[in-house]
Amino acid sequence: MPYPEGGSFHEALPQAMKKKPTIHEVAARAGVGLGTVSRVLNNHPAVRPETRARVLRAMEELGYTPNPHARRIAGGRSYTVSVLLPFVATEFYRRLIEGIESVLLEKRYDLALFPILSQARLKRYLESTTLAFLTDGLILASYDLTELFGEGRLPTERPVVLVDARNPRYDSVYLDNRLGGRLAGAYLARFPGSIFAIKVEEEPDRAFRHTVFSERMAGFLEAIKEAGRPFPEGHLYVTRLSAEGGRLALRHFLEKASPPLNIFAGADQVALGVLEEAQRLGLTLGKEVRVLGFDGHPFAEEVGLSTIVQPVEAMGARAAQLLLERMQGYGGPPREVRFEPTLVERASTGTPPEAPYLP
Amino acid sequence: MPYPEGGSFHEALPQAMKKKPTIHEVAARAGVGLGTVSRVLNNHPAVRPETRARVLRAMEELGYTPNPHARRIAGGRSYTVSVLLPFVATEFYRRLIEGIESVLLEKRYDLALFPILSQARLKRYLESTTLAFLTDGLILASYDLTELFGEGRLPTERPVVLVDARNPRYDSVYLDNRLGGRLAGAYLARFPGSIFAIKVEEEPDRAFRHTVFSERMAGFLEAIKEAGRPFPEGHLYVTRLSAEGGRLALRHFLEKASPPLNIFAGADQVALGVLEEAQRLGLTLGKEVRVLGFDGHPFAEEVGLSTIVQPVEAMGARAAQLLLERMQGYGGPPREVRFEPTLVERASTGTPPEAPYLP
DNA sequence: CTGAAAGCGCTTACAG
DNA sequence: CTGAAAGCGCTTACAG
Repeated sequence: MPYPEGGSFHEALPQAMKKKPTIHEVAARAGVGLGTVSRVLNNHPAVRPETRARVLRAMEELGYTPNPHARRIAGGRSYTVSVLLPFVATEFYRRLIEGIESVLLEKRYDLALFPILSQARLKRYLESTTLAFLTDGLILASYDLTELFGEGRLPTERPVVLVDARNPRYDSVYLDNRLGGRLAGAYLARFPGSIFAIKVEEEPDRAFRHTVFSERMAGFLEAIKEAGRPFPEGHLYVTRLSAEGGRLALRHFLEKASPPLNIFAGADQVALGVLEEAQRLGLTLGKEVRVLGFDGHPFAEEVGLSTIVQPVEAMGARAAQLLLERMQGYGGPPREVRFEPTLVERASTGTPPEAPYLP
Repeated sequence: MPYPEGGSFHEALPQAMKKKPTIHEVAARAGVGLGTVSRVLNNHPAVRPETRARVLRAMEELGYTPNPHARRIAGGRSYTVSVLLPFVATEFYRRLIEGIESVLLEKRYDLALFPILSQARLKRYLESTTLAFLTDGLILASYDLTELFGEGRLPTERPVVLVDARNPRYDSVYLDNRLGGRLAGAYLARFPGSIFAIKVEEEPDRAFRHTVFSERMAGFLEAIKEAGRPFPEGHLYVTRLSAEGGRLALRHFLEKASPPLNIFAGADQVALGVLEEAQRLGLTLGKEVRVLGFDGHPFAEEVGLSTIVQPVEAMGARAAQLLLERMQGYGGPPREVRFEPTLVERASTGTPPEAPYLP
């Protein structure tokens, strides 16, 4: 008796043995045809509100939940989107995913994350057998991987959106990191004292490189130069993305110059290290040592870190929107959505002098 | 003309417009029935080698690749396995995934990773609509999440295997961390000098806690005690999983005692910090400062770090095997597979004295 | 607005 | 060993 029928027996079966209800059961219970159930499932307008309600109730009572595989097979849509992202568990990606998820869930789309552990894995992901490929659309975070493939196109016919990366062939959503760097430079240049900067290292692998840190630094140096402030080569410190890098940098800087020091850290996590080390050394923040971070990490507010905020959630949400539009058939040319960072001033820098500092 | 027919025109279409070949095309090209193609796809023995070869060739020529959604729908199997793992990108997980993948790929199974960003996400994962749930089996890494759900069972009927965690209801593969700690303790107790230990903090959230670090430390303290060596409370330092923790710990320890120091670090990453800081301070490794790590991180060999090695890849592979067996219908009681760590001696500890050290 | 039918790409007994 | 048919859970024109 592979398919137990009959209410009471069925009810008596342990949860684990119950067959998942299908559209058939729902139709029967609601007293409608299969097509109608499918229509309410797909928000088709041509369903009487009353009928819709009846079907919805039946689904509720049965605990019905649609089978994405069947939907994919029948209708070409699985209602799930893949997000390919680097295998690094930072707050940035957590926030990005939240942003993406917020709009996807609203449209009843599901998302599957695919951390890119290695190039080999990535290539497999993009083989058509793989689930990542068989979802309805792809969001690529941070890596512009197109150059890994022939013709500079990803081997998929489904819509693709890049976030935190750019490529002329695809829709992309990115932060103007250079502008962020400029904001940082212009701001710190208003204070008296020496100016320093900490740059975060980037991955050596070409295809996997994202250039955000270089862009931030480029903008920063531009602004410093425009402000007419000196920036000797030794005032740049390069480190991995870690608080420790910030600590070491501060000690290094203190050998080069005496307070006040104005430090731009290319990432909040690094800025945090500067902050901590300054406190340990008994240096007054916002006075002897001024630190400005980049990212708008949640902890920045807690510790009073001035920082260049990037609207990560908004970027994620926008990327999801672009993708949704493509999945709904939009066929226009690739769109580039540029986000602008903003400076948030807190105790770690204090307030700049009324009169701009002129060297 | 939604479905272009006719060889030459078809060939001329750009890659992107080609319809993916299906089992029908393969059957036609190989001159066999659909069933036969399906049989070779599923390694069914009842296919003449000659026929099989013909079908295989047709698939090759057509670039055919099976549609997992259809397979799932028709046969109840999608040939993909979900791995649920913490959202932390450490070498441990990288290696674990490699181990799992190695045996899965061999059986032509695919795997999809689901990083657990939050409890909310996890619950969604386990709702039946979600892809994670609809794969053929689940591997849960590090978290024993069963207590999140009623009756202590995950809300899935598919087989589940835990790795790096244990639960009596499911197959599990784990390392004997306590034994590892004991090995470390017994080993360091053979050296003269003070004994110190660095423990890695664990997540506060109950359901998401894994207790490996506590177990390591418990075993270590046991062995130290059995060896009759003193271990004052102040000799334990607790820190996050980072090299910096190791640096700070060493400085802290040096205030407590003079060299030689024998230090057990609960994780290689932390041990690395100790190592670096010792070098920075000009202390001779393996003599003034002896460091023993835990994990068998790839860099341990490079830097000459003695460590307790855990066979992560093997653990992953074993977990995949257990899961495969379940998916193939094995219905026996839950199995616990225990792995034993081993000590690898390198320069960071030097060689212990011939005669055991007796306090 | 709604039902019945055909079809998505595969698997699985069922006959030969 | 192999083909033809039924079926998996859904969607989508097609008629009404």
